[in-house]
Amino acid sequence: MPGDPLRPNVPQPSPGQSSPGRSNARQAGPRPANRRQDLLDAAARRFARQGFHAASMRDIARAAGMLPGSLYYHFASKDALLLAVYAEGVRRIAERVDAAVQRAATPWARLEAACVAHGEMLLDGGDYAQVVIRVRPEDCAAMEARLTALRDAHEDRFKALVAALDLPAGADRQALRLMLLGALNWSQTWYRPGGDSPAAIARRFLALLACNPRGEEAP
Amino acid sequence: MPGDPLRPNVPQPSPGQSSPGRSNARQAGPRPANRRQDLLDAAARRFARQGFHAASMRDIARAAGMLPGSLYYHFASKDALLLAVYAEGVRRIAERVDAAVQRAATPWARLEAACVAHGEMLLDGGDYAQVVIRVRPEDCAAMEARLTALRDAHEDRFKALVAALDLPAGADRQALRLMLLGALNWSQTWYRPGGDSPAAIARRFLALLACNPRGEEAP
DNA sequence: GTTATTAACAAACGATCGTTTGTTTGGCGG
DNA sequence: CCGCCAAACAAACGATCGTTTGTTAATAAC
Repeated sequence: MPGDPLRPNVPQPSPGQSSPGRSNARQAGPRPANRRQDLLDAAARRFARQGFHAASMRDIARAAGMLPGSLYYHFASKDALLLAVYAEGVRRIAERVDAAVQRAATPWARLEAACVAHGEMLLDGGDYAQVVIRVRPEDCAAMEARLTALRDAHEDRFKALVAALDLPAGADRQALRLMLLGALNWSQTWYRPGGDSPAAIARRFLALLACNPRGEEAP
Repeated sequence: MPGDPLRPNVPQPSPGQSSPGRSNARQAGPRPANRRQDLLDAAARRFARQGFHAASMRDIARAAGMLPGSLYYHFASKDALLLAVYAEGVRRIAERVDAAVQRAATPWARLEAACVAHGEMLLDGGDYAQVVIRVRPEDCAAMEARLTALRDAHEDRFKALVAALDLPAGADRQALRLMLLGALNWSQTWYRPGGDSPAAIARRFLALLACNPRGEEAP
């Protein structure tokens, strides 16, 4: 049983902070493992474009300029590689959503900012973010629980944002959240870069909701 | 280049109507090819539960009580098998949606009936319908155009239903359709049979839309 | 300079993939 | 009874899959 599945084989360079007692002025101990990042990037691209099963370890390794066997120095298995990509994808989406929410003033503006940031990441925010929506947790049985937990932890943000809204008593907050996130996530299947921007799509969805008080988006 | 990819190898028994000049009282010419239906059912189940790439021809054949090679008497390739399942799935969904729409009186009631039928098929309507949402057309490059055409032909129904609504001038009908269908299709990822019924989910989504005139669902 | 570690290469492992080929069976029409 | 044909079996094809093993070049530590 290995340790943390997020970095199974390599002890992680941890570039910023080394042991504080060290007098060596060098940046990091052995060497920054930037090739690991190349692998992650290649894997994210394949997973996002082809899905988990259709992407092969050989393709990923070749895209990173590496032989198939060399990949296993950095990641213990295909499952572990997916988990690493997926976690990074969730992290990037959540980072953008949190930053956007902080910049907004009212509860409705915060929800809109979150939807815009979420949608922008899914549609135009790079391969990592797209993997989170494209790959289903059950595609990788060994990691299903962890992938689901990562996704749920992100979506809990929207639960809180909807809970903070000032709505009439009987408002269906759960359906509101599920409808918004569902419509945004599914937009990955029909979105093409030519038409509306991801932000515009998200705002058009929000504008359709019944309980939205008008005239709030413009400051 | 073979003929119609929907039935590539077997000349299709066509059980109901035989050549009208026949005096033979037998039901169908040689024998009803019910094993082909068994294969389709097994394939639909695997495609719906595991996706296209994770489902193997061996699994499908074994689930139908057949050896892998025997499958190729009925279907020329895995791609052709998916196309057959997908087409049947679209047919079943569209059939239910059309029947539900015909039973409704007003434009809004028709849209609601269509959403309820669509959602019921996706969530509880059997494996064929679930394949249409679960499997992405680009998962099977050889059939991508045909699969997309099938799905689009079904979704055009909703375009017409939304166009028939009596809405204010600037209403965003496109976003309304995309949001409804997206939220419903994505519900396949979080729906579990214990909670709300698929019909209730569809109605809760529709109830959230701003332009919906109240008090119309009860006759 | 020696040693240890990082990070890769080279080559294959067994398993499984979609698919093909040749043969056999069972029922029906003549 | 014979020939035909749908429909299956049996067995393998080459390719590719995820993964393992052993070795090697380059770098850092002592």
